[in-house]
Amino acid sequence: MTVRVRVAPSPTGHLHVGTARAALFNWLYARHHGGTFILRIDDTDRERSTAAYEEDILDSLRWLGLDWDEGVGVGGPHGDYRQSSRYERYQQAAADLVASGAAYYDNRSPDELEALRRRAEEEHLHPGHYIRRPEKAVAEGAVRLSVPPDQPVVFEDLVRGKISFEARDIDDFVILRSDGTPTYHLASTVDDVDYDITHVARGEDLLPSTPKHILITRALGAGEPGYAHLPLLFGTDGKKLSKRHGAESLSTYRDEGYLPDAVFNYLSLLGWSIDGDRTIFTRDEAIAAFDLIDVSRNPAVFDPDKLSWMNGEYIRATDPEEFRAMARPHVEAAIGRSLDEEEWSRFEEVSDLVQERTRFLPEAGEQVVFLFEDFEYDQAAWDKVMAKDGVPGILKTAQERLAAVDDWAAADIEAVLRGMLEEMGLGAAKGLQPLRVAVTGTSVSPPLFESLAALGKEKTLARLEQAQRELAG
RNA sequence: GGUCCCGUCGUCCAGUGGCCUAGGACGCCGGCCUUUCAAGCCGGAAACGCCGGUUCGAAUCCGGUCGGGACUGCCA
Repeated sequence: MTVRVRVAPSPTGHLHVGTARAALFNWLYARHHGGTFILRIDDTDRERSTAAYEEDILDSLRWLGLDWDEGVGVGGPHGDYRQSSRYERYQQAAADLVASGAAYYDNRSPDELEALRRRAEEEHLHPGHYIRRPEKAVAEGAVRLSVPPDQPVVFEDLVRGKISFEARDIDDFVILRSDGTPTYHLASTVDDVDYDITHVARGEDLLPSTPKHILITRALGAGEPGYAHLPLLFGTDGKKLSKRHGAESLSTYRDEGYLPDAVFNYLSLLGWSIDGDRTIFTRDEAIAAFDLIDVSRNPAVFDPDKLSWMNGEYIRATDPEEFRAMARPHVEAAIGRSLDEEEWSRFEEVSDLVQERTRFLPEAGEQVVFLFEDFEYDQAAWDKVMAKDGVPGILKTAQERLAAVDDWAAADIEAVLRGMLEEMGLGAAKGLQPLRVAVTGTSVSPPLFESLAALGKEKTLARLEQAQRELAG
């Protein structure tokens, strides 16, 4: 039997990192087994579903490199893979279940239902305990599945092992609403059956729903898939991952210049590991090693710091030419306009040094603004460095010496400046920081000599001049 | 309240009865390098929730306890 797995996001928001991680694990499982990875869109919530969100989800999945073999956008033998186009199928399935006696119509009011729940609760029973088929049959209303009494629903979860629910703790849940629309349980299960899904790997939040899905599957006369309930993702405060953690949607990471390979690598480590000591590895290595059985059972905290570190690792490992191409839009964004050819060559001079210092792409832009734009001095840097004795002399001497440099290259600049330091009896830290602040506006920048070389002689001298005026004034 | 799940450094993982005076990674601290910041290198602090039991021997097996989480809807 060939593996068929799926991810089924609802287009009611951006692709959540939790969903992305689930998609990633399904994808790895499919690729490892040479199986089929399917993308289904669970858009039964017509109110909140939008085409824009659906597009964002597809984009995010593609960006992460999770290509799907069947589903929305690529087609396949099962229609358009949107639940919104399968209402008739769900209604038919519900009708079949009623006909076979596995389900029944129920027109009890919310108040009646509520009373039953209260009674169960008072008796310390599961709230759904008394939600059962009424004595008197009706032919309208919602459709509920009739849970077979007295036999526990037992299944073997790939990550958690044997899991068992007593029938008395499962209520006769609604599968088709009185307006004829299917509930999640019905739609999702019918699709999994119809699409021949072999393994359902999804968030642990759906573990309590699984016996319901198994019951529907059996009532439909189908065989159950394997289940794997993945540990949930939390924020650094231990709360459920949300916007507040700055990590909610995958598109955020794309927009902020993270590399898909890094995000892929990081996500794969949330609830899984390739072995005891490798942290950085390729997709192919992950595919070769992945198995749902190895997924961890405990919830994972999403750590933005570790992702940043990993992104830096990937950026440093990027081919320099490729890095320049990736950095360009961010450099241009930092200065708010596009670069001409001459300016671009300035960036190219220091790009290797910038690459080493970049954890995520926008930082690449921030580091080189001084090459292209006039700037305001960073006040803290100015106060700390420029207020010291001797600074005017350093600036003046440096300006004079540099003015005499003919071959404006980093090595020559360094030679001249080092000569100056020696003559003035200054240490490198003390003598060079004022120049850095004068020329870049901040106390943190790429290495000084290379920065001056890339900036150009004329601009360097002008900035030294300006800093002196600033000090004098 | 009920059902189910989970419990190794702050965090993510390794560990499936002896190889564990518990390993790797992020983060943190210190040092080296050094023109700043990074990177790199070296070193350090840091965990088996607790109590019993099984066993010659337990992070690993069992029981209990405590703690956390998910679900509990004609949402998904």
